[in-house]
Amino acid sequence: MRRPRLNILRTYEAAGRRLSFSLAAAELNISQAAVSQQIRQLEAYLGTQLFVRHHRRLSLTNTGQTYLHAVHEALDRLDTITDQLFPNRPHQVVTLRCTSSIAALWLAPHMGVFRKQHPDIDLRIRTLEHDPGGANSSGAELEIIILNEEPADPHARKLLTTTITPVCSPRIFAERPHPAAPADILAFDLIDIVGYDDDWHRWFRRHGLDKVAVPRGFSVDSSLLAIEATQRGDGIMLARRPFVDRFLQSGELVEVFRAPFHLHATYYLRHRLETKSRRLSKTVADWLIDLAVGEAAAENRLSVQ
Amino acid sequence: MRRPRLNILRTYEAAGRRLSFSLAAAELNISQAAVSQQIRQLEAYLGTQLFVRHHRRLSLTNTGQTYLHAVHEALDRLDTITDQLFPNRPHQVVTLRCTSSIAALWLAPHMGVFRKQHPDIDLRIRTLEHDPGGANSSGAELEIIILNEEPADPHARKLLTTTITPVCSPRIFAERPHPAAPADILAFDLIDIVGYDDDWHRWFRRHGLDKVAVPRGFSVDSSLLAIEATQRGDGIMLARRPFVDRFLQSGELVEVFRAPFHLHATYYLRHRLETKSRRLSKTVADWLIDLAVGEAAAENRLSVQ
DNA sequence: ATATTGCATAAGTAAAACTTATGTGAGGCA
DNA sequence: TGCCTCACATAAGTTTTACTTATGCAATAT
Repeated sequence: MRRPRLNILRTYEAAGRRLSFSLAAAELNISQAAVSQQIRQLEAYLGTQLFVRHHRRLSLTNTGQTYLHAVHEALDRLDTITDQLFPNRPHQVVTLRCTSSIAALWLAPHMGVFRKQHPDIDLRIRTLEHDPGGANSSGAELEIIILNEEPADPHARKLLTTTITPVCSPRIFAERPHPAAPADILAFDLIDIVGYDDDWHRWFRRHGLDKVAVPRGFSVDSSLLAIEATQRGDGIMLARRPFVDRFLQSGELVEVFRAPFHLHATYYLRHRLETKSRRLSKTVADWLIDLAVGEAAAENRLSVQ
Repeated sequence: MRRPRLNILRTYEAAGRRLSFSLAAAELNISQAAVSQQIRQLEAYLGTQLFVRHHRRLSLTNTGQTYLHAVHEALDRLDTITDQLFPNRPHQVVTLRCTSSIAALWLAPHMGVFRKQHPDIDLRIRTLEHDPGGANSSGAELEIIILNEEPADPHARKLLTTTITPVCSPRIFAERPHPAAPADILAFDLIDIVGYDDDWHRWFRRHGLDKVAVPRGFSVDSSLLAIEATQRGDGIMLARRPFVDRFLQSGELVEVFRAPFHLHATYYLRHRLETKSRRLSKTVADWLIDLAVGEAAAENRLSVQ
């Protein structure tokens, strides 16, 4: 005897529990249309309406109610036992390649949340420095790349836009005057991050200074070291917001200029095409996008207030 | 949290219960390879061996044993409740087109068995007379066609070979001598079945009689009517074994000649290509083939003894 | 009246499931 | 011992299912 396809029951359970196809879809990480279709299939298979479609609201029919309860019970039992018997089954691995500054400054503070929301996904972060093409990206299915222009890859999704701005320790101005114009900061030590050398050139060009030679202070090979040095008062670095926001908020660092003396760089998230299954990495990608969007919104609210 | 794909658990349950991938595959109407792959997936997902592969035999690991029990329970409960709540859900329909003689003489006696084995499949038999091409075959996914040569359609599977042989009521020879040679039956009334007119011509040609005009007795438009008339002693008909075997066994009809005075016609079963899903119709097709093969084997055993 | 929200539907794409063909190793049998 | 067979494993290719994107539609809130 044929039985309902079991996977459909999982969708039914979620839809019935939430009384919303959209919410169920969100919970299951699939589209609303997929839920709609599966429910339709199940109803056709059983020959009975399970949901009553109202104006803008769902409810269960009596039969639907009864069946939902049974299905919920059975799946719950199944899941419970599976978890009990196989408590530490191998996690699904998703590898994300990004620069160490994103990893340390932006991602790291949120990883706890991610692990809580997706305990079954083992998100591995691998840093890639200065290799946007990904020639040596060893098997990562996701990649955050920095671009000034529109991405060539149509599948790349915009993650966030950073503002590149000179920052320094406030103590630096205790004995020296605050620069009034871009050219004035040439009087200070400029901290250069290897691999981002171009940022300084771009920043000066943006402000009409073409022939500046950088580094003028000293150079380090990671954003973290640069921040550390800057906090010590060793000079001015070009930092990226929102990555350094918490230092600005705590007052450990200050922006030397306010807008419009800014450059921007946009970070894109893209799937590496060779990857075979995208379902898992899509979960991660969606989460990252949500995170970025949420932060940008928070930022906006702050600046509006 | 991701869960095992539920459909795989159904395979696991069957494999565990039968302790054989091959038997489970047969039960589920899928291939052994499919079962093997699914079990492999499940074991990889859970990170644990569920089965011990012996020489030529399976057994469950302790974990497998425990899990099997739980899965069995849960699925059983689910199925029970589904059946209770939706006792008469719409059946899956498979339509088979064949001549009315096959339907009435060969298929009909077995339909009870089929219904018992596949209570969820609603097998609809639609007769097609003299339309092997299927020009007007309205949406049937399976078709039994009669061919003298190899089928053009490579997907056609040989179902059974019929022996075309003259039969009559034994009473007919009470007052008249039994024909000794093919030509002798021209002295009798020959019953012609519209649509199978050619059978007589072929039969006579096969025995060196080219110019015989048939019908020489009378003609009816279905095998059933012909058999009825023949039983009454109205004449000699060309019948097809094994379709008329039961009349021969009961003595109601007898063969006029024994081999080698026989013609053969082969029946093929084929899928109509337009059909979209073949899973269901394949179940029916396999059942029909099994039936035919089984009958042929039984026939052989009889004739050998 | 217009925008918005939530489900339905269609068409196209991605992934999973399945099949066929073939491999492999152990056990039975001559 | 060597050969054959049985039952599972594996690979590659195909079919079926699942899902997504895009769009529609009706009802409600603004």
